[in-house]
Formats: sequence, structure tokens, C-alpha cells
Amino acid sequence: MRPTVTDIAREAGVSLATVDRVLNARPGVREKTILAVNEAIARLGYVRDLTAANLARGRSYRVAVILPDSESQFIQSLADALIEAGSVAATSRIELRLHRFPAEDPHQLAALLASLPESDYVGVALMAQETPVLRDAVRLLRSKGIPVVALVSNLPNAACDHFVGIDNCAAGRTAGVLMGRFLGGGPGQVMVLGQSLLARDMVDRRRGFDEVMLRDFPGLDVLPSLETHGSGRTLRDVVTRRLANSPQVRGIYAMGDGHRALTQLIDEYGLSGRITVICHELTAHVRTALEQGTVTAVITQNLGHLARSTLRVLRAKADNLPLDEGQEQIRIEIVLRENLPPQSDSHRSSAETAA
Amino acid sequence: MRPTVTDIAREAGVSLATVDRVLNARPGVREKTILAVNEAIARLGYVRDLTAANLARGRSYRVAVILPDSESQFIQSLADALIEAGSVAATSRIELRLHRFPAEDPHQLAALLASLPESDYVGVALMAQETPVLRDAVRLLRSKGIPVVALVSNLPNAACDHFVGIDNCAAGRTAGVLMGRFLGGGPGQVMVLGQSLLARDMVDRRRGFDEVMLRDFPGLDVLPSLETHGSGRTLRDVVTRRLANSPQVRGIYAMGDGHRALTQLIDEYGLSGRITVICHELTAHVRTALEQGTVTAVITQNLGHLARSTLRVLRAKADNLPLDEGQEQIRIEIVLRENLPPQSDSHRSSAETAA
DNA sequence: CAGGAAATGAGGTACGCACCTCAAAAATGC
DNA sequence: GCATTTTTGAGGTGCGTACCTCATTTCCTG
Repeated sequence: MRPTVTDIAREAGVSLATVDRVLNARPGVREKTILAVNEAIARLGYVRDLTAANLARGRSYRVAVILPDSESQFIQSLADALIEAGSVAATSRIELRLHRFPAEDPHQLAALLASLPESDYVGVALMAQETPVLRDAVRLLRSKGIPVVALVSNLPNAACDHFVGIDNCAAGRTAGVLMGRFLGGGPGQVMVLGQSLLARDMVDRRRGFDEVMLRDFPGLDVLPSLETHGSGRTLRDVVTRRLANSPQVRGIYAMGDGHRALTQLIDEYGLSGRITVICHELTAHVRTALEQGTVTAVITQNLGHLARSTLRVLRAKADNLPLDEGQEQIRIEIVLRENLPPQSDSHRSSAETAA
Repeated sequence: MRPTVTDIAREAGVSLATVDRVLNARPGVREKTILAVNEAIARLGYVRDLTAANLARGRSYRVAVILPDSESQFIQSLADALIEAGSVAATSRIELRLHRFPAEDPHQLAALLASLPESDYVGVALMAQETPVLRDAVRLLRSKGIPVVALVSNLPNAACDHFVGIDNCAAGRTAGVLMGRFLGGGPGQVMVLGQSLLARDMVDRRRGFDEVMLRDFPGLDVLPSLETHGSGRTLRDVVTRRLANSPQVRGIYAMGDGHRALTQLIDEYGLSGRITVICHELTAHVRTALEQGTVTAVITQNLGHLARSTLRVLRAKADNLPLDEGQEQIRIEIVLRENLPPQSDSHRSSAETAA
């Protein structure tokens, strides 16, 4: 049997109330007594039963997670992962509320943030592009004492409490090494696609990609980024034109999502398997493309981890506890056809923290 | 506030005792009443507070994890991860006991298994080579109703309840694609190293590796496996000899651990960075080699996941609950210098306990 | 050594649930 | 309708901890 507070009291020769005072850092205990209790704790190897403690505390953590209102597979999967993580975390008194906002409307987002009843929430997680309006809204929230963490996309200037996501620069570098090595260092041209050259994530990925390409694979010619604006038709147009003009294209680095139009185009041109395609985020569609050989490699992040980390971080921030930075680091995963994880039929990628 | 059993009782118009009977599937409740209670549960969206339930039950899951008594970094890290996961899981009344056995003595292992007090343990996780003696010991344990899961190394013929680890064949295939693509498909020779050609893991990895190399990269000449028997000196000898005889070696696939001798040798020969080296398991030493460019890529598994999955699976088996197979799948991770996760200085088991 | 402050003890309640007992009510068989 | 069985209710106890109150003891200071 694990020792309990009662055992400590007996072992230390003090009363339960004193043990409680020491354990919960309540005032009114002599230094000497504190020491005696701590020694007893150490001797018995006592570890506080957190479940009982939280039960007694009756504390609950209501957390808001705010995602853009996009139908993209990535966002959907992320939402699923969050809901799943939330339902698991419910056993640890965490309650997750998912909100959406129109992807292109920073003002509505700001309004949403402002409308959150401050007393109800112990923290907010937010996936959004950084804008001045958003920065102010975040500042306001934080001034009310509500921690804010950035999700997937960092908000470097909004002074968030934490960023949950991958280092996009490193992700770009990873894509670069893979592209460079898969193409044997050259010669050839590499096409780069991104939704918008303004989005921070795209910029970071591009920077990382270029860094590696320039340094390690000078034989490869990396073409200027093409903007797709998240539209399949635009993508079609710009890629078709580029392919016509640049016959040496042997690799494509797709920095954003919206890969459906891309893979379709590649298939039409009969380039599947003959061109090295590296993209981000292992959505259902990308998974298929990977299996069929249209996509060569995917740089991705585990959405289950992302979701759980978000909740852990918010909880820690709410309790003003330190984070284990190492643990909260989201890994940059590389997925090839050969290490494709089996399809998890439920989107229940989570439940991991439950154990 | 989350609804409680009392709320259900009120909502369903029955007493607390009846709700309890329904919730815990105790007999003596009319079908009609059960339905009414379940409807109330659905209406209120009640979810059992598992922590309170477990607290009240006073149930605890004592689990034995048995590892070979090796000082290898991999085993050490695995042990650390298990201890860490165990300390976290302590909050869900899981108690982990770590045992070691002399790596080369299956009889001692069997004796250890036989000596486990059957009433104290709800499950056993085991990392070991499969031998007839072990098979019998496992059978005995399972006949006593104690679930046994294989850890890292599968025990296909011992009829375990589960295997926690990666598909080594797929891992070999992954190594194969990377090697093939990194070498541009040839020409050249590839050296393959393994501790022992008898070990099941090595066989599987080799099979997967060969499968891909033969199919996709016929231009590369994969040499017969060299056995190191886990000894640095043996490795040194065989690799030196092979390098002398095969000047075309452009890649090395190290299927097992014991990479210290290998990287040292590569450095001595001035081959660091000029030869593609792929190995398994991201230990501290491999991490350094990766950073320095001596090792090109590492196929690894996340030991944290492995450890948590082990506990989850054992717990589920003990309660006779179904597993979420998708979740318990351990991913085959690819690590390059560019996506090397930051060093987690966390052997600080306490950090996560709080989370 | 008195007086006040600080430290400690004893005891209670609550958290949400599991599990138990015994009596009362309802349904069932004849 | 009666006896019998089944179902239900009421109530209690305990899990390990938090947090509270109030009395009592110990300590320190002048």
C-alpha cells in the first residue's frame, strides 16, 4: 500500500493538520517541523495522490480552443484530435470548448476573443494568422490573467505564453535535406508552392528549405515560390505554367496544404513517381497520394500530441506551474510510404495521456 | 458543473442506489429502469469521474516490466521512459515494478517469471529473445490469468496478449528506401550490420531492407550481413575487413545498437559524411553522431509512447477491455539532423506527474 | 513570569464515486 | 388475495486529500 498523509503524520509524530499545512505550503509551521515532516515523507516515499487531491479541490479547468472555420482536412483532423484529447482530459477535470471563426476575418476573431467570459476560462489556445487586431485582443486577454497559447502557427509578436507546434524553419530544413538527397544533389530544378508568401509559416519553411538547399545542394536550382492562395484553380494555373517553362523540374516542395489539386495535376501529367514531391501534414488525402507514389515524403506533426500538449500547457499555465519544455516539444515527423502508420479508423488518435 | 450520480438519480426519478446498480452493472434492476437511467445519463451528458471512481474502488494495478540487464543506452533509456511513465501512471493507480534479468540467460528469466507472485500482479511486460524455456514460462503465466505483452521484441510463437513495438519489417523497409534514395539508386555497395543473425528483430529488419533494395534499387549491391554479437571489438574487426575488401561501400545499415564502435571507426577512416549511415534507436550517442554528420539517418521509436502504451495495454488487458489498436501502434520515426528533437534533459519524472 | 503570539492538535465537512446492508415497495406466481 | 420473489430506496462507510474552525499547547519577549 502506498503511504498516505496519515502515515506521514504518524511517522513524523505530528498531527494530520500539520502535515496538511506542510504539504500545501500553508503558513504557521516552524521550520523544524517542516523539516521533520519532509523527512518522514522522504522516508516513506510518499507521493501525493493527485486524483484524490484534485477531487478534494474540486478544481476544474475550462479551456477555449479557437480554430479557423475551414473545411480543410488538416483543420478537421486537428479539431478531432482536440476533441478527443479533451474528452480524455475530462477525467482530469479539464473541460475543452471548441470555437471557430471565419478564417479571413481577424475582426470577428478579435470579437470572439473579447467575448469570452473571462471568469469561466483558465486559458485559451488559438490558431490564427497574426494581425494587429489579434495582437491587441491577445494582449487584452493576457492582461486579464488568462494565458494564451498559439497553436500550429506561432504568433511571435503577440507575446503568447507558449507556442504549441513545430519549428517551421526546421521543418523546411528537413524538407530540404530530403529533397536534396532524394534528387542526388542535382542537377535539376525544384518548384516551391505555398498558399501565401505573407503567412509566417510559409516564410519560415521557405527560409529553412533554402538554407539547406543553398548550403548542401548547390547543384539544385530552387525556383521562386508560387502562391496558390489556397485555391485549387490558382494552383493549377501557376503550376501548369511553371511546368511548361521549366522542363528541368524534378522536385516539388508544397509548403502548405491544398494538395488535392496538386496530386491530380501530377497524375494527369503522368509525373507520378517520376518527380519527387514533398509536402506537409499527413491528411487522409496525402496518405493516399503517398501510398500511390504521387507524393514521396510528408513532413508532419502528430496532431494527437499537439492536442494533448495544448491541454497540458494550458493547465500548467493556469496553475502557474513550470513546463517540461522537452516534453512539450512537438516532433517533426517524416513519413514515407514505408513507415506510414496504419490508418486509425477512428480519428481517435488520442487517449494517450489517459494512461 | 459536470453532472454527478446524484443528478442522474434526480433526473431519472430513481434513487442513488439504483443509479449505482446500473452504472456498475449490478443485478437486480428491471430492464425498464435501466433504460430510464441510461436515458437520464444521455440527457445530462454524464461522464463518470474516473479518478473518483478509482479512488473509491481502491483498485490498483501492479504491473511487472522485465528488461534484459544490459547497460546499453537503449535499454537504459527505455527503463527511464518506463519509470517516467510509471510515475505518471501512478496517478491512475498503476504501479510499475521494473525487473532485470541476465541478458543471455533464458533460464534465469524463466525463473524470474515463475517467481512473480501471481496474486500481486495484474500483468507483465517483457523484452526478451524468444526461447523454448521462455515460451513455457509465458504460457504458465497466461494460464494463471496474467496477461503478458512483448516489449520491443516480438514473441510471435509465445502467444502473448499483445506486442508493443514497431513492425521491424517495415522499419527495415524504411531504412531501405532512405538508403536507396540517399545513394541515388546506385551504383555502390551497402554494408549491413547486426548483432546476431538469429535474433528475430534483425531478421525482420534485414528482410524488409532487402525487399525494398531488390525491388526499387537494383543498382545497389547489398552485402551479406555481418554479425557483431554486441561486441565493439568484433564489430571493429569485421567492419575493417569488409571495408578493405569492398572499396565500393557507400552505405552502411546498422540494424542493431552498439553504434559507438561503428562511428568511431568511421571517424578514424575519415568517412564521416562521405558514407551514408543509417541505424536504429536515437540514443544519446547516436544523437551526437547525427549532429556531427557521422550518422545520416536514424530509424527510431518514441520510447515515451512505447512505455505509456505498455501500461495502457496491460491495464486494458487486466480489466478485460478492448484496445484501440490504432492508438497503440508505435510509429516508425525517421530522424535526420534537421528534425532532431531538442535534447530532453527530462529524466525529471515529476514534471509530467503534475500535468 | 506573565502575556501575547505563534505553532500545533483534534475534529469536522466535502469531493464523486463504489460498495454494503436492511427495510420497504412493487411485481409476480398461484 | 396471499405468499414469495424481485426491485427499489434510504442510509451508511470509505477511498485520499483539501480546507476550515476552534481549542490547546508551546514559544518568545519584555
